[in-house]
Amino acid sequence: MTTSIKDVARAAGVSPATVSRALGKGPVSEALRAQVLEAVRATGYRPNLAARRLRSQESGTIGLVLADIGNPFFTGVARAVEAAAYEAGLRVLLCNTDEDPAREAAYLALMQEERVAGLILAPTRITAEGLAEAPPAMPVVLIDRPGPPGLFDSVLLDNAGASAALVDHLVAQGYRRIAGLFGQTSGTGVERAEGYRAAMARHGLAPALRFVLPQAEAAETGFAALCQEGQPEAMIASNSLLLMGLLRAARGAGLRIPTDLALAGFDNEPWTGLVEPGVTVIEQPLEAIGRQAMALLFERLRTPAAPIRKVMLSGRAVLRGSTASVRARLHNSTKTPPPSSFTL
Amino acid sequence: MTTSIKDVARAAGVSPATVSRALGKGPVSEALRAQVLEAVRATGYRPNLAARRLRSQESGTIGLVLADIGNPFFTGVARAVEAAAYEAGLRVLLCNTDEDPAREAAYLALMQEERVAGLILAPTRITAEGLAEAPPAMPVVLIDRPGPPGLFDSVLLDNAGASAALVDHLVAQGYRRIAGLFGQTSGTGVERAEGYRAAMARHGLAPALRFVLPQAEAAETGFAALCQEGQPEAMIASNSLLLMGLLRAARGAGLRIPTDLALAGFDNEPWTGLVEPGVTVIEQPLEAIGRQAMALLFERLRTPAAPIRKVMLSGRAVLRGSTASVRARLHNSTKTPPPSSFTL
DNA sequence: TTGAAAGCGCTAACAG
DNA sequence: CTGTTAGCGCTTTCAA
Repeated sequence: MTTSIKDVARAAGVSPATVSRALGKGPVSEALRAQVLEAVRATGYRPNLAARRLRSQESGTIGLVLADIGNPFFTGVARAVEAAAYEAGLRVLLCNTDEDPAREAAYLALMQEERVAGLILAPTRITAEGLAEAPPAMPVVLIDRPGPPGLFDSVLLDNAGASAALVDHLVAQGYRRIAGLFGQTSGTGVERAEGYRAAMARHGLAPALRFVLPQAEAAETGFAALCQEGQPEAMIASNSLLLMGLLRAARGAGLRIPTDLALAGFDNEPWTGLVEPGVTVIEQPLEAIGRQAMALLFERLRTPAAPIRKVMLSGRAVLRGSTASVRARLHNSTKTPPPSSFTL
Repeated sequence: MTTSIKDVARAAGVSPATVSRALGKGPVSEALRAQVLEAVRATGYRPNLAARRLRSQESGTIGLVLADIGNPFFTGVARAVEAAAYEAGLRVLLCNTDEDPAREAAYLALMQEERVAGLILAPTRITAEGLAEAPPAMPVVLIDRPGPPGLFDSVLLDNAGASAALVDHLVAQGYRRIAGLFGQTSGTGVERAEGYRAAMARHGLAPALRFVLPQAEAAETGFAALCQEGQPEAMIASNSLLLMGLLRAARGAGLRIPTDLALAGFDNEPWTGLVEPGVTVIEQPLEAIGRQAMALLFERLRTPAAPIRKVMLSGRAVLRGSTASVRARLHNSTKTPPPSSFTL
């Protein structure tokens, strides 16, 4: 049997209510507070959160439902969310769906049962669609991935713009046959594909793209498929897992980067700068995404009827050797260009 | 106001107790169960977990307290733990301490307040020491990092053996001046350092080692320090963040791997195979560590008085170009040797 | 098999 | 400022 507030009250010679007040913010005389604190120490008392939540009808918790805890993008965002929540005196319930809509549904149900105050969610496409018909009971902020338009607050990257920036950069470097590989489980993959399509069209170039599962293995299959449809000079991947898969596949095929194939993608993970000749990527502002999501959630909790807000953040292009210019390729320069970056 | 079990009972024309039984495993007639399920659907009822836990005195939850959610080692273990917990019908409360003993203490307190059934913990050295005097109220399984001997179930890598294997391999490849960089916040760093020391002594070689914070930046400082004390031919890092820092620093210093400096470390992360010429590492069995930890926890919950168990798992050495033999270096071979591996 | 009643541990409302 | 009382939503006796 664990010690309860009654035990502490008895030990301190006060009522349970006084113990509660001494531990919380109620008005208590300094003398009694000291007695209570001493009794807490003596008994080793730890309040029972289940009881507290049941009585106060507040969970003091927000939910964070992510698609892939192995993806540094999401762990980075999770860090920021947790820091912001901590500063606000809230706990974070973190769940990992592994891109599985069934698990996603189970976790959304769990969040209701936990009575979390609000939810930050990176939904798969399937869940995102269902969100319109069966919205969760609590405020929701979508991150990274779009949902049904106008229904939920959201924090998104300017995905179309970012894809277009990559295409523009590749074209400026002299590439023409640019293929794209995009994740099929997320709305983000779709948006990035659209940006790619639009940019290719703007340059009068023919798009060549494929949607695959967002895994390195799937990327290797996609690589083969893209190669068959007309010898691309460059490839774009819509996330870092796919990017890694493309790099591996290119290596496996004996292609040299960027001499035989240029490469660009999303997320400035450490390895993209470590691998020779460095991989050009769009860096996403992880910290800002997490903070902004929390800010939107707080404001929604404060004023539930406020209009829906969609915040679009810009990425930063980090240019590296994997997209060195065609001229540099022709001169057979093996030197890595100095990395540079610009904000979209 | 959210709908409660009473609302469902009223809608179904039964008592709250019957609703509870219909949703749980109590004996209910099929007719009533159907009525209840229909009423649940109609009302959109979601049980309140706080109330359920308070009444049943079971949280149905285990705690997982990790040192660094950005470290793929921990996310890998977390995946396995979560999968095993899910199969057992338990939830996982995941917390990230960022190697901060203060946060660690706060989370341990939280776990008590949540009344989790048990705890899986990767403690910092400071917390590990304190564990002996103030043990948590629930069963604890330590992972990755040792605690006070004989007090807690634990799942550890054979750290000393793994370090020794790296030293042996380097010596066999012809290296003599082998330096080591170890994380200072974890007992694991200490054990790996001891294994390194012992192996160096066995080979009659002088050790040169430093303890630093387990961060890539700290590794770059440590690199400089190690270089000053006598031009190492090879370096070992006790985790992947340090390993990455060493690689960066070596590159920054214009050193070529392994021609000017051989490199080896822990954790077979994707980038270690992607970076030229490939980095030799000890791969840890993430899945097995997580599963084994859950198994120990379950058995402890079943038989609390059973003797303490310490499970040591072996790593797998993945040999890559970063530790190519001295002979190969002298012949100036730039070919990457075919990667190979062996179990310790 | 079902319902009524009690109570898990806590805090909020109300007296004093 | 402090104590008494009630009740959050649920499950679990105990009767029927």
